[in-house]
Amino acid sequence: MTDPKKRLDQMIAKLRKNDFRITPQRLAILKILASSTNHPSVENIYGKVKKDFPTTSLATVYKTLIVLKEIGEVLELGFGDGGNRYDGNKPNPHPHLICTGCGTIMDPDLESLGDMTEALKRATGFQILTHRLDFFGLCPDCQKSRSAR
Amino acid sequence: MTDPKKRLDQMIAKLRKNDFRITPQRLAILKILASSTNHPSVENIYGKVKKDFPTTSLATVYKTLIVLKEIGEVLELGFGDGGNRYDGNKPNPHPHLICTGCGTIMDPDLESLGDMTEALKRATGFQILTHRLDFFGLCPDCQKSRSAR
DNA sequence: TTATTAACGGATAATCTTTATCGATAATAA
DNA sequence: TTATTATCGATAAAGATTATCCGTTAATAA
Repeated sequence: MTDPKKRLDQMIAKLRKNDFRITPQRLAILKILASSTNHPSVENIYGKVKKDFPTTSLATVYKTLIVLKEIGEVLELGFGDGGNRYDGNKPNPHPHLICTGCGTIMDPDLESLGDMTEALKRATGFQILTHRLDFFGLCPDCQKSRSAR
Repeated sequence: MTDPKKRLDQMIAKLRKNDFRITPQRLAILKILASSTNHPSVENIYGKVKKDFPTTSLATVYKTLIVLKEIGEVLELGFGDGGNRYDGNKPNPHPHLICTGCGTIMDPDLESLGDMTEALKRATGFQILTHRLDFFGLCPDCQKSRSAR
Protein backbone atom coordinates (compact mmCIF):
# COMPACT_ATOMS: atom_id res chain seq x y z
CA MET A 1 0.00 0.00 0.00
CA THR A 2 1.24 3.45 -0.85
CA ASP A 3 1.68 5.81 2.09
CA PRO A 4 -1.64 7.65 2.42
CA LYS A 5 0.02 10.95 3.21
CA LYS A 6 2.22 10.67 0.16
CA ARG A 7 -0.75 9.79 -2.01
CA LEU A 8 -2.74 12.71 -0.65
CA ASP A 9 0.06 15.10 -1.53
CA GLN A 10 0.31 13.63 -5.01
CA MET A 11 -3.39 14.08 -5.58
CA ILE A 12 -3.42 17.64 -4.29
CA ALA A 13 -0.43 18.56 -6.43
CA LYS A 14 -2.07 17.07 -9.51
CA LEU A 15 -5.28 18.96 -8.87
CA ARG A 16 -3.42 22.24 -8.37
CA LYS A 17 -1.42 21.62 -11.52
CA ASN A 18 -4.63 21.25 -13.47
CA ASP A 19 -6.23 24.36 -11.95
CA PHE A 20 -8.74 22.57 -9.82
CA ARG A 21 -9.57 23.99 -6.40
CA ILE A 22 -8.93 22.29 -3.11
CA THR A 23 -12.16 22.66 -1.20
CA PRO A 24 -12.83 21.20 2.24
CA GLN A 25 -15.25 18.65 0.81
CA ARG A 26 -12.81 17.64 -1.86
CA LEU A 27 -10.02 17.33 0.64
CA ALA A 28 -12.15 15.02 2.75
CA ILE A 29 -12.86 12.83 -0.27
CA LEU A 30 -9.19 12.82 -1.22
CA LYS A 31 -8.18 11.68 2.24
CA ILE A 32 -10.62 8.82 2.12
CA LEU A 33 -9.46 7.71 -1.31
CA ALA A 34 -5.77 8.06 -0.50
CA SER A 35 -5.99 5.95 2.61
CA SER A 36 -8.46 3.22 1.69
CA THR A 37 -7.27 -0.01 0.20
CA ASN A 38 -10.64 -1.73 0.02
CA HIS A 39 -11.88 -0.13 -3.19
CA PRO A 40 -14.83 1.80 -1.74
CA SER A 41 -18.09 2.43 -3.54
CA VAL A 42 -19.60 5.88 -4.02
CA GLU A 43 -22.09 5.27 -1.23
CA ASN A 44 -19.23 4.17 0.95
CA ILE A 45 -17.27 7.35 0.32
CA TYR A 46 -20.40 9.44 0.70
CA GLY A 47 -21.11 7.94 4.09
CA LYS A 48 -17.63 8.70 5.36
CA VAL A 49 -17.55 12.26 4.06
CA LYS A 50 -20.85 13.05 5.77
CA LYS A 51 -19.30 12.34 9.15
CA ASP A 52 -17.10 15.41 8.77
CA PHE A 53 -19.35 17.38 6.43
CA PRO A 54 -22.97 16.39 7.06
CA THR A 55 -24.34 18.65 4.35
CA THR A 56 -22.26 17.09 1.59
CA SER A 57 -24.25 16.11 -1.46
CA LEU A 58 -23.94 12.81 -3.27
CA ALA A 59 -23.40 14.80 -6.45
CA THR A 60 -20.27 16.34 -4.98
CA VAL A 61 -18.77 12.91 -4.53
CA TYR A 62 -19.55 12.00 -8.13
CA LYS A 63 -18.20 15.31 -9.42
CA THR A 64 -14.96 14.89 -7.51
CA LEU A 65 -14.55 11.37 -8.82
CA ILE A 66 -15.07 12.59 -12.38
CA VAL A 67 -12.32 15.16 -11.90
CA LEU A 68 -9.96 12.61 -10.39
CA LYS A 69 -10.65 10.21 -13.24
CA GLU A 70 -9.83 12.95 -15.74
CA ILE A 71 -6.41 13.57 -14.24
CA GLY A 72 -5.75 9.88 -13.63
CA GLU A 73 -5.65 10.03 -9.85
CA VAL A 74 -8.26 7.39 -9.20
CA LEU A 75 -8.92 4.00 -10.76
CA GLU A 76 -12.53 3.24 -11.53
CA LEU A 77 -13.67 -0.36 -11.59
CA GLY A 78 -16.86 -0.46 -13.59
CA PHE A 79 -19.29 -3.34 -13.41
CA GLY A 80 -22.51 -3.87 -15.25
CA ASP A 81 -24.56 -4.27 -12.13
CA GLY A 82 -24.62 -2.23 -8.96
CA GLY A 83 -22.27 0.64 -8.37
CA ASN A 84 -18.66 1.15 -9.41
CA ARG A 85 -15.71 0.82 -7.10
CA TYR A 86 -12.76 3.15 -6.74
CA ASP A 87 -9.06 2.91 -5.94
CA GLY A 88 -7.37 6.18 -5.09
CA ASN A 89 -4.43 4.66 -3.30
CA LYS A 90 -3.12 2.76 -6.31
CA PRO A 91 -4.62 4.55 -9.32
CA ASN A 92 -2.79 2.62 -12.02
CA PRO A 93 -4.38 -0.43 -13.66
CA HIS A 94 -3.66 -3.65 -11.81
CA PRO A 95 -5.22 -7.08 -11.41
CA HIS A 96 -8.04 -7.52 -8.93
CA LEU A 97 -9.40 -10.46 -7.05
CA ILE A 98 -13.10 -9.98 -6.64
CA CYS A 99 -15.47 -12.01 -4.50
CA THR A 100 -18.82 -12.42 -6.22
CA GLY A 101 -20.28 -13.38 -2.87
CA CYS A 102 -19.48 -10.42 -0.64
CA GLY A 103 -18.03 -7.92 -3.06
CA THR A 104 -14.59 -7.81 -1.48
CA ILE A 105 -11.92 -6.55 -3.83
CA MET A 106 -8.29 -7.37 -3.17
CA ASP A 107 -5.01 -6.64 -4.92
CA PRO A 108 -3.06 -9.84 -5.52
CA ASP A 109 0.58 -9.55 -6.49
CA LEU A 110 1.35 -11.97 -9.27
CA GLU A 111 3.86 -12.50 -12.05
CA SER A 112 2.52 -14.02 -15.23
CA LEU A 113 -0.95 -14.98 -16.33
CA GLY A 114 0.26 -18.57 -16.86
CA ASP A 115 0.02 -20.14 -13.43
CA MET A 116 -1.74 -17.08 -12.15
CA THR A 117 -5.03 -18.75 -11.44
CA GLU A 118 -3.51 -21.74 -9.69
CA ALA A 119 -1.20 -19.55 -7.66
CA LEU A 120 -4.11 -17.38 -6.67
CA LYS A 121 -6.14 -20.34 -5.50
CA ARG A 122 -3.28 -21.58 -3.34
CA ALA A 123 -2.34 -18.17 -1.98
CA THR A 124 -5.79 -16.88 -1.12
CA GLY A 125 -8.09 -19.86 -0.75
CA PHE A 126 -10.40 -18.23 -3.24
CA GLN A 127 -12.54 -20.44 -5.40
CA ILE A 128 -11.85 -18.79 -8.73
CA LEU A 129 -14.77 -19.17 -11.08
CA THR A 130 -13.86 -16.84 -13.91
CA HIS A 131 -11.64 -13.96 -14.80
CA ARG A 132 -11.61 -10.86 -16.90
CA LEU A 133 -8.76 -9.42 -18.91
CA ASP A 134 -9.46 -6.32 -20.96
CA PHE A 135 -7.23 -3.99 -22.86
CA PHE A 136 -8.44 -0.45 -23.51
CA GLY A 137 -7.16 1.84 -26.18
CA LEU A 138 -7.78 3.36 -29.58
CA CYS A 139 -8.15 1.38 -32.79
CA PRO A 140 -6.28 2.65 -35.87
CA ASP A 141 -9.37 4.35 -37.31
CA CYS A 142 -10.07 6.25 -34.12
CA GLN A 143 -6.45 7.34 -33.83
CA LYS A 144 -6.74 8.83 -37.31
CA SER A 145 -9.99 10.68 -36.75
CA ARG A 146 -8.73 11.97 -33.43
CA SER A 147 -5.49 13.43 -34.79
CA ALA A 148 -7.44 14.93 -37.71
CA ARG A 149 -9.58 16.93 -35.32
CA MET B 1 -15.03 -18.08 -34.69
CA THR B 2 -17.17 -21.04 -33.74
CA ASP B 3 -19.56 -22.28 -36.42
CA PRO B 4 -22.83 -20.40 -35.82
CA LYS B 5 -24.96 -23.44 -36.57
CA LYS B 6 -22.99 -25.53 -34.12
CA ARG B 7 -23.27 -22.85 -31.47
CA LEU B 8 -27.00 -22.54 -32.02
CA ASP B 9 -27.45 -26.27 -31.52
CA GLN B 10 -25.36 -26.14 -28.37
CA MET B 11 -27.45 -23.34 -26.95
CA ILE B 12 -30.74 -25.01 -27.81
CA ALA B 13 -29.59 -28.30 -26.29
CA LYS B 14 -28.50 -26.54 -23.11
CA LEU B 15 -31.81 -24.72 -22.81
CA ARG B 16 -33.77 -27.95 -23.34
CA LYS B 17 -31.61 -29.74 -20.81
CA ASN B 18 -32.47 -27.09 -18.23
CA ASP B 19 -36.21 -27.19 -19.02
CA PHE B 20 -36.38 -23.83 -20.73
CA ARG B 21 -38.75 -23.43 -23.66
CA ILE B 22 -37.68 -22.66 -27.17
CA THR B 23 -39.96 -19.86 -28.28
CA PRO B 24 -39.76 -18.10 -31.65
CA GLN B 25 -38.50 -14.92 -30.03
CA ARG B 26 -35.88 -16.79 -28.09
CA LEU B 27 -34.78 -18.67 -31.16
CA ALA B 28 -34.32 -15.39 -33.00
CA ILE B 29 -32.18 -14.04 -30.17
CA LEU B 30 -30.15 -17.23 -30.05
CA LYS B 31 -29.42 -17.04 -33.75
CA ILE B 32 -28.19 -13.49 -33.42
CA LEU B 33 -25.96 -14.33 -30.48
CA ALA B 34 -24.61 -17.52 -32.04
CA SER B 35 -23.59 -15.83 -35.26
CA SER B 36 -22.32 -12.44 -34.13
CA THR B 37 -18.69 -11.92 -33.31
CA ASN B 38 -18.88 -8.20 -32.60
CA HIS B 39 -20.16 -8.42 -29.02
CA PRO B 40 -23.56 -6.78 -29.56
CA SER B 41 -25.33 -4.59 -27.03
CA VAL B 42 -28.87 -5.18 -25.84
CA GLU B 43 -30.19 -2.42 -28.08
CA ASN B 44 -28.29 -3.98 -30.95
CA ILE B 45 -29.88 -7.37 -30.39
CA TYR B 46 -33.27 -5.80 -29.83
CA GLY B 47 -33.08 -3.97 -33.15
CA LYS B 48 -32.26 -7.13 -35.05
CA VAL B 49 -34.94 -9.24 -33.40
CA LYS B 50 -37.60 -6.67 -34.25
CA LYS B 51 -36.94 -7.16 -37.94
CA ASP B 52 -38.37 -10.67 -37.71
CA PHE B 53 -40.66 -10.14 -34.72
CA PRO B 54 -41.75 -6.50 -34.65
CA THR B 55 -43.76 -6.88 -31.44
CA THR B 56 -40.83 -8.17 -29.41
CA SER B 57 -40.34 -6.35 -26.14
CA LEU B 58 -37.03 -5.12 -24.84
CA ALA B 59 -37.77 -7.01 -21.63
CA THR B 60 -37.80 -10.26 -23.56
CA VAL B 61 -34.26 -9.66 -24.73
CA TYR B 62 -33.13 -8.98 -21.18
CA LYS B 63 -34.96 -12.01 -19.84
CA THR B 64 -33.43 -14.28 -22.45
CA LEU B 65 -29.98 -12.94 -21.67
CA ILE B 66 -30.52 -13.61 -17.97
CA VAL B 67 -31.42 -17.21 -18.75
CA LEU B 68 -28.42 -17.65 -21.02
CA LYS B 69 -26.14 -16.18 -18.37
CA GLU B 70 -27.52 -18.64 -15.83
CA ILE B 71 -26.65 -21.64 -17.96
CA GLY B 72 -23.35 -20.18 -19.11
CA GLU B 73 -24.23 -19.86 -22.78
CA VAL B 74 -23.44 -16.18 -23.13
CA LEU B 75 -20.58 -14.04 -21.86
CA GLU B 76 -21.57 -10.69 -20.41
CA LEU B 77 -19.11 -7.85 -20.51
CA GLY B 78 -20.19 -5.36 -17.88
CA PHE B 79 -19.03 -1.77 -17.88
CA GLY B 80 -19.78 1.02 -15.47
CA ASP B 81 -21.10 3.33 -18.12
CA GLY B 82 -23.54 2.67 -20.94
CA GLY B 83 -24.88 -0.75 -21.64
CA ASN B 84 -23.30 -4.17 -21.37
CA ARG B 85 -22.05 -6.19 -24.30
CA TYR B 86 -22.61 -9.87 -25.02
CA ASP B 87 -20.76 -12.73 -26.63
CA GLY B 88 -22.85 -15.76 -27.46
CA ASN B 89 -20.48 -17.21 -30.00
CA LYS B 90 -17.60 -17.70 -27.57
CA PRO B 91 -19.22 -17.77 -24.12
CA ASN B 92 -16.10 -18.62 -22.13
CA PRO B 93 -13.99 -15.87 -20.53
CA HIS B 94 -11.33 -14.55 -22.85
CA PRO B 95 -9.29 -11.38 -23.30
CA HIS B 96 -10.83 -8.48 -25.15
CA LEU B 97 -9.43 -5.56 -27.02
CA ILE B 98 -11.76 -2.64 -26.59
CA CYS B 99 -11.66 0.67 -28.40
CA THR B 100 -12.63 3.49 -26.08
CA GLY B 101 -13.23 5.63 -29.14
CA CYS B 102 -15.82 3.68 -31.14
CA GLY B 103 -16.67 0.85 -28.77
CA THR B 104 -15.40 -1.90 -31.02
CA ILE B 105 -14.65 -5.10 -29.15
CA MET B 106 -12.30 -7.64 -30.67
CA ASP B 107 -10.91 -11.01 -29.59
CA PRO B 108 -7.13 -11.03 -29.79
CA ASP B 109 -5.35 -14.38 -29.59
CA LEU B 110 -2.34 -14.08 -27.32
CA GLU B 111 -0.10 -16.25 -25.19
CA SER B 112 1.19 -14.71 -21.98
CA LEU B 113 0.53 -11.39 -20.32
CA GLY B 114 4.26 -10.59 -20.50
CA ASP B 115 4.77 -9.16 -23.95
CA MET B 116 1.05 -9.13 -24.47
CA THR B 117 0.66 -5.41 -24.70
CA GLU B 118 3.57 -4.91 -27.06
CA ALA B 119 2.46 -7.79 -29.24
CA LEU B 120 -1.04 -6.38 -29.35
CA LYS B 121 0.19 -2.98 -30.43
CA ARG B 122 2.19 -4.51 -33.26
CA ALA B 123 -0.47 -6.93 -34.36
CA THR B 124 -3.45 -4.60 -34.34
CA GLY B 125 -2.17 -1.04 -34.58
CA PHE B 126 -4.16 -0.25 -31.47
CA GLN B 127 -2.93 2.49 -29.19
CA ILE B 128 -3.26 0.66 -25.90
CA LEU B 129 -3.92 3.05 -23.05
CA THR B 130 -4.82 0.74 -20.23
CA HIS B 131 -5.96 -2.77 -19.47
CA ARG B 132 -8.12 -4.66 -17.07
CA LEU B 133 -7.54 -8.04 -15.55
CA ASP B 134 -10.06 -9.30 -13.04
CA PHE B 135 -10.55 -12.64 -11.39
CA PHE B 136 -13.97 -13.56 -10.09
CA GLY B 137 -14.73 -16.18 -7.51
CA LEU B 138 -15.61 -16.85 -3.90
CA CYS B 139 -13.46 -15.87 -0.94
CA PRO B 140 -12.97 -18.49 1.82
CA ASP B 141 -15.66 -16.94 4.04
CA CYS B 142 -18.26 -16.97 1.31
CA GLN B 143 -17.42 -20.56 0.38
CA LYS B 144 -18.13 -21.53 3.99
CA SER B 145 -21.41 -19.70 4.32
CA ARG B 146 -22.54 -21.05 0.98
CA SER B 147 -21.88 -24.71 1.80
CA ALA B 148 -23.51 -24.21 5.20
CA ARG B 149 -26.77 -23.25 3.55
C1' DT C 1 -6.62 42.53 3.55
C1' DT C 2 -10.02 42.93 0.44
C1' DA C 3 -12.27 42.75 -3.99
C1' DT C 4 -13.10 40.02 -8.00
C1' DT C 5 -14.45 36.12 -10.51
C1' DA C 6 -14.82 31.71 -12.08
C1' DA C 7 -15.26 27.31 -10.11
C1' DC C 8 -17.64 24.70 -6.77
C1' DG C 9 -21.33 22.81 -3.59
C1' DG C 10 -25.97 21.44 -2.53
C1' DA C 11 -30.51 20.16 -3.89
C1' DT C 12 -33.03 17.97 -7.07
C1' DA C 13 -34.65 16.80 -11.65
C1' DA C 14 -33.56 14.07 -15.52
C1' DT C 15 -31.51 10.22 -17.90
C1' DC C 16 -30.25 5.68 -18.77
C1' DT C 17 -29.98 0.80 -18.04
C1' DT C 18 -31.91 -3.03 -16.00
C1' DT C 19 -35.36 -5.45 -13.28
C1' DA C 20 -40.12 -6.31 -11.48
C1' DT C 21 -44.98 -6.86 -12.18
C1' DC C 22 -49.01 -8.81 -14.22
C1' DG C 23 -52.56 -10.31 -17.31
C1' DA C 24 -52.66 -12.69 -21.78
C1' DT C 25 -50.66 -16.18 -24.63
C1' DA C 26 -48.38 -20.16 -26.27
C1' DA C 27 -44.93 -24.27 -25.69
C1' DT C 28 -44.74 -28.67 -23.85
C1' DA C 29 -46.21 -33.13 -22.07
C1' DA C 30 -49.83 -36.35 -21.11
C1' DT D 1 -56.59 -32.21 -27.74
C1' DT D 2 -56.19 -30.44 -23.36
C1' DA D 3 -54.04 -28.87 -19.15
C1' DT D 4 -50.26 -26.82 -17.09
C1' DT D 5 -47.03 -23.24 -16.67
C1' DA D 6 -43.35 -20.81 -18.54
C1' DT D 7 -42.99 -17.00 -21.37
C1' DC D 8 -44.37 -12.65 -23.82
C1' DG D 9 -45.43 -7.86 -24.12
C1' DA D 10 -46.33 -3.56 -22.00
C1' DT D 11 -45.18 -0.72 -18.59
C1' DA D 12 -43.95 0.60 -13.97
C1' DA D 13 -40.21 0.66 -10.79
C1' DA D 14 -35.60 0.65 -9.19
C1' DG D 15 -30.89 2.00 -9.04
C1' DA D 16 -26.87 4.51 -10.53
C1' DT D 17 -25.08 8.42 -12.67
C1' DT D 18 -25.37 12.91 -14.85
C1' DA D 19 -27.39 17.58 -15.73
C1' DT D 20 -29.20 21.88 -14.11
C1' DC D 21 -29.62 25.86 -11.39
C1' DC D 22 -28.21 29.20 -8.24
C1' DG D 23 -26.09 30.75 -4.00
C1' DT D 24 -21.42 30.28 -2.05
C1' DT D 25 -16.53 30.23 -1.75
C1' DA D 26 -11.56 29.34 -2.93
C1' DA D 27 -7.87 31.34 -5.40
C1' DT D 28 -5.60 35.27 -7.21
C1' DA D 29 -3.96 39.86 -7.45
C1' DA D 30 -4.19 44.78 -6.26
